[in-house]
This record gives sequence, structure tokens and C-alpha cells, in this order.
Amino acid sequence: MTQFAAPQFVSPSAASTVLDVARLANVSASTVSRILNGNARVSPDKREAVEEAIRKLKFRPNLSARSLRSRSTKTIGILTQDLESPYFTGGTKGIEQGLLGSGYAPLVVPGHWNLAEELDRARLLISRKVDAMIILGGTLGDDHIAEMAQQQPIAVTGRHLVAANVYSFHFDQVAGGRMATEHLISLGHKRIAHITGPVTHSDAVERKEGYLQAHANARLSVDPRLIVEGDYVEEGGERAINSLLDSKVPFSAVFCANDPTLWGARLALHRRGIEVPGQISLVGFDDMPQSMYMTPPVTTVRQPMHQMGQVAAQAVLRALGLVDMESYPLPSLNLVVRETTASFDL
Amino acid sequence: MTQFAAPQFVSPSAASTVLDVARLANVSASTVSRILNGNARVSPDKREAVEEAIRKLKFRPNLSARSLRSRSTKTIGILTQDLESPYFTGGTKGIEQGLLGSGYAPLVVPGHWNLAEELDRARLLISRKVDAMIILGGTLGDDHIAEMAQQQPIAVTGRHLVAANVYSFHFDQVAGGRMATEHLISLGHKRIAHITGPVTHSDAVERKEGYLQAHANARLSVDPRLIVEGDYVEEGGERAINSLLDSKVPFSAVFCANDPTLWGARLALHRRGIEVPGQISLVGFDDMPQSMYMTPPVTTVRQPMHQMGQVAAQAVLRALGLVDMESYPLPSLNLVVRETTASFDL
DNA sequence: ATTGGCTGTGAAATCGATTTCATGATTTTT
DNA sequence: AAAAATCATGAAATCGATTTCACAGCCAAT
Repeated sequence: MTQFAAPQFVSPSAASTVLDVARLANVSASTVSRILNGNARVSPDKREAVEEAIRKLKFRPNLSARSLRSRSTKTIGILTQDLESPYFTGGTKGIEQGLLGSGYAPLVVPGHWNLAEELDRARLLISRKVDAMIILGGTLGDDHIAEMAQQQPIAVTGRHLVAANVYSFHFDQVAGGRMATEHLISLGHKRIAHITGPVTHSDAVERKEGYLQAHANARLSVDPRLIVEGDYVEEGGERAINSLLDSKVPFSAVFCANDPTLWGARLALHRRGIEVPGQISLVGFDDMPQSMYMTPPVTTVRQPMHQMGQVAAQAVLRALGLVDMESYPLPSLNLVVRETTASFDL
Repeated sequence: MTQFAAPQFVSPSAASTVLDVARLANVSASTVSRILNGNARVSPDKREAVEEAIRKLKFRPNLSARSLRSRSTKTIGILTQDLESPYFTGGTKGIEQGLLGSGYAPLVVPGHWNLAEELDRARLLISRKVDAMIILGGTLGDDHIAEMAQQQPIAVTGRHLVAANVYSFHFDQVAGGRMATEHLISLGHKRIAHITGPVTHSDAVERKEGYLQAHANARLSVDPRLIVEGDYVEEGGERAINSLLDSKVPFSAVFCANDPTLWGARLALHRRGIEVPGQISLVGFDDMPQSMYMTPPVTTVRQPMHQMGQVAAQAVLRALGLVDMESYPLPSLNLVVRETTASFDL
């Protein structure tokens, strides 16, 4: 990598203020402010002069000052978990899109699945006086969220929480797990393994519950040796498949708790020369963008995080009094069948 | 999806201020401020009382007020392009890590590869009085950046820019293109196709230049029919491979201008039953996280965006006067050979 | 002609913290 | 023991915008 450093430090040129503008335009600061906000009548000639001065001075209002006085930062805080994971970036992008044109800007901070850090970041957002907050998943307690909602409206995804000033949205993870498993069952699979997510994630245990329910509904027994714990990332999927294979317990399909788990599993299978879906069928969860371009493209339960983000953005906007906006439909989970699953014939 | 709305709106409970704390602790606001910032001696008993009051009132300082007075927001603005693309999220995460423990928080805004939008977002960051700015790629003109650098230090990646108060970092894209192509040539390939990026991206044209140079160095002629334009996303890769194959011009390897292009190409090849790397070798560019888990894992030129982000963060931190921090090594491009390339034997 | 209602404008108050300044108390120095 | 230096602290000024308030000028209604 090549680096080019600045020759020397230059002290920042002082930014101009309303007062500078006022002086140049021969009006008072109040008039400048009125023109900036367009909420009062001002004579056309003064308006002209002020606009000219603003242009000349390249004036940009100081948002700290503005929000100190007007108690609105026009900012929505987003507490996400991982800045890199497609699951969260999908949601973030949806929020950003939902906010588009509303005049509100997103402020994104990562919590890293760590309670202390999440709490700290959330408080940072409150300190910054965000007008509303959107929490994507995470491990914050319901009581914490309810308490923070006293300061500003909060939309939260991935949980069901009834409290004043909070709007919660979530997908039915049990139903998702059921869907994935039922698809496999309908293809004739009888010995279906499951690589779970971390037991600390409630959605992981719900997906497993769905896997169990699907078996019960079909009056199929589940072999506990076929359930192995993963960690929601690729390595866990590889490890799990290898231990499954090494245990010699037979199975013809695997329901992976999320897509990265499936990717890891798929690579391990490839390394061992086992064909997908020829010998083993695979179903994932999340439908992350890359899943569509795997070889072969993966069958997975789609979580429309993008739309979820839009809906969450919309909810807080509405809570802030912006009612005149197009309404996005509430999305739901759905199975997208691609090519990692095939019917099982004895 | 299930939605749960708040029963009714509750007016936010007023946040407490230094004055509230001061009153409760029987001291002046100045004393509270001194304790908050720890920059002056205060008697232990008052400190105790104030800390108690802070806890009791759940006091959090208003950052708008603080930054208005102290002229520092403790925030670094990050202008990225796409909140979802691994290339940018890698850099963002690196920055976040580089900022860790410095007391500065990142504020991320997306520019969407659109000049007007980038300019608008950059101005937003300036309005918010970020202490420094990091620009990841994008289409802003050098002059714009130099001008904005008068307000605060700026680190910019993906270009070479010498100006006061700006720090620029970039990888040598020509060398990267050369590396990828030389690898293929060293494996015995003679007819190497190239799927380019958009001609509007300077790094795309530089990568192509590297491809050309590698051929020249090896005294190999390049068949212009083997160079086809892509768009840096999967669809373009698919399209390009199909048109290449349909043209019947023979080739045994493809240098794809970035990893998503390769993913698209790889899928198209799979659909046509062509084996990778058995029949066609593929080299990508970027080493995005998923590339490692494709089937087979992809050979690609690694751009360590993560480290680039760390270095950029470090540069601005240093510009802001934080000199006492561990120094990350400057990363460089390197070829990571995995399994989409094989030697070509007639 | 007088009262009443608008309208455009500037002066001053305000938001909540930090920082400067002044002061009285305490400690150190000579 | 007197002078000097240091310390802890509160009052007041300050950051840059918005907002309230007061008022002068103007038009219309009585």
C-alpha cells in the first residue's frame, strides 16, 4: 500500500455563523434563522441578500447548536450488532431506505453481541439525543429497552415486546424452522440432521423448536445424535458436518440454523467428495445475498431483513409525527427453494 | 411478520442536566463539569456526592451542548458508498476497530456512488462537526476533498491525493491486475479472458491495465475479443461469461475484475456444466469474506480493506493529536491461491 | 379620525454544557 | 510571622443557533 501524508497541518479555517451571515446581509441573526427554516414570512429582498451571503460564506449551520436549542437532531440511532454481517447490513440498508427523503439521517453503532457494549452504545445514542432509536436484534434486556423508550421512541426487531413508546417486529422463527424441515420431509427425507445456532440466541432455539415440531407433525422421530451445535458462522458448520460424518450416524439431509453455517457445511462436504444435493440435501436460513450465487445456489428460508428495516424506519417516523408517507407492506418469512435440496429415494 | 405497537404515546421524560445534578449534590454546575471531565482537582466528598447524584438521576451529558462549547464532537465521519457491500463494510469495520478505545465514535453515511449524494452526505458530516472524516472510495473530486479538508483532517482511500490536511492511502491496482494475470500465465494459460469492471471506475481500468502489462511482459498477445465489460456485480459476471462462451472464441482462464463478478461467472459456468477449475480457471479480486467458502474456494487478489480501515483511522487519530497508540502495519495486496485455478495442459 | 389587527424585524432569552475569572481558604516558602 | 503560592469552588461568560417578545409600520374597519 502506498501512503501520502499531508505536508503539514493546517489549522481549520473557522466556519462562519449566522451572525457572520447576518452582518454581511445587513439583517439580524433572527432573520437569517427564519430564512434557514422557512417558517416565517420574510421580505423578498432580505431573503435574497441572506441567500447571497450564505453562498458567499459557504455557511452551514452548526447542528450541535441547532439541536441544543430545538431539541431535535433529525437523527435516528441504529443499534446493530455487526457492521459486516449481511443479516444486519440488510436491515440497516432497509432502514436507510425507509428514512430516505424524511430529512432524518441514520447514525449506526455496533453492539457486537455483547451486553455491556450494547448498553454503552445505546447510551451513546441517547447522549447524542437521537430523535428515535432502532435496535436490530441483540441481547439487551426488555426492561432496559422499555426504560430507554422513555427518552425517545424505539423500534426493536427480533423480539416481542409490549411497552410504552416501543414498537417491536419479528419473524416467527419457529414457523421458519418448521418450513425448512417440512420441505425436507416432503422430499422424502427421514433422517434429517440439524446444526443449531448458539443456545444463547433465542431465535436459534426457536428454529430448533420448529425442526422438532415438523418431525412431530409428520410423526417422525428425531435422532438426538443428529442434532449438533453450531455457532452461526462458517467454521461451526464445517466442524458440525465433520463430527456428524465421523459419528457414522446416517442422515440424508441437514437443516442449518443459518446460511453461513450452511456454507461451512457445504465446503466440508465438498472436501470429502460428498455431492450436494446428490447425496446430502441442505437447507439454510436467512437467504443472505451470496446464497443465491453459491454452487449450487442454496435453498433457504428467506428473512426479508431489508423490508423489516423499512418497516422499522417507518414505525419510528410515524411515532415522530411524520404520518404522510407511503406504507410498506409487512413482510413475512418464506422458503426459497433453489438447488441444494433434492428428493430422497431409497 | 408480527407487529406489536405501543399502546399509546408517552411523552419522553425530561432528561436531567448538570444543574439538576449540581442542585442534588449541593455544588455548582462547574464542579459537576469538572468531575465529568476529570481535568481538575475536586475534594473527595463532593466528588462522592456528585457521583451519587449522577447515578440517582441517571444523568447523561447532552452531547450537543458539550460539543457546542468544547468544539469537539468526538466523532469521526465515515463516508462509505454501500452499507451492504463487503468491500465497504470491511473497511468500515477496520475503521471501527482502529477507533476502539480512542473515545471517538464512527458516524457512517452512505454515498451510493453518486456525486451529488456524496457531496450532500459529506456536508452533513461537516455540519455535524465531525472531528475528522474518512472517505472510502467514491466519486468526489480531488478539489472538493481538498477544500473540505480545511474544516477538519480527512483520510481518503483508493486515490492518491496530496493536499494540506489530507491523508491518502491506496493499493496499487495495476500491480494487482498483473499479479492475478501472471498467476494464470505461470500455470500455462495462454488464452486468458478478462471481465472488466465499469469503465467509470478508475480502479477497474487500472486492473485491466495490469492484465495488459502481464501479457506484454510475458510476450503474449491479447485477443481483444476476450475482454468483455462487466459491472462489478454478479449479474455482469454471468452475462459476460455467457457472451464469451457464445462467441466461441476459445479461452481457458478468466481474470474477473472483482469477486462478485467471479461468483456470477462461476454460477453461469456451473449451469452450463463447465467445471472449475477442470475446464476453466478463475481468478477474482478483493477476497471478499464469502470467497473462501465458495465451491471451490476462490483464488483471488486480496485487498486487506480491514487493515486499510485501521490505518486510515490511525491516520486521522494522529492528525487529531492522539500520538500514543499502537501502530498498525501498512498492508499490501497479495494473491491468495485457493482452488479455482489449475494448470493448463494442452 | 380612531381603534384594531397584521406583518416584518431586531433585541434578548434560551438550550446545557465547558471554561474563564475571581475569591476566600489553605499551604508553603522565606 | 509575613508573604507567596496553591487550591477548591462558584458566578458568569460562552459556544451558535432558535424562539419569544416587543414594537414600529401599515392597512382596514368602525
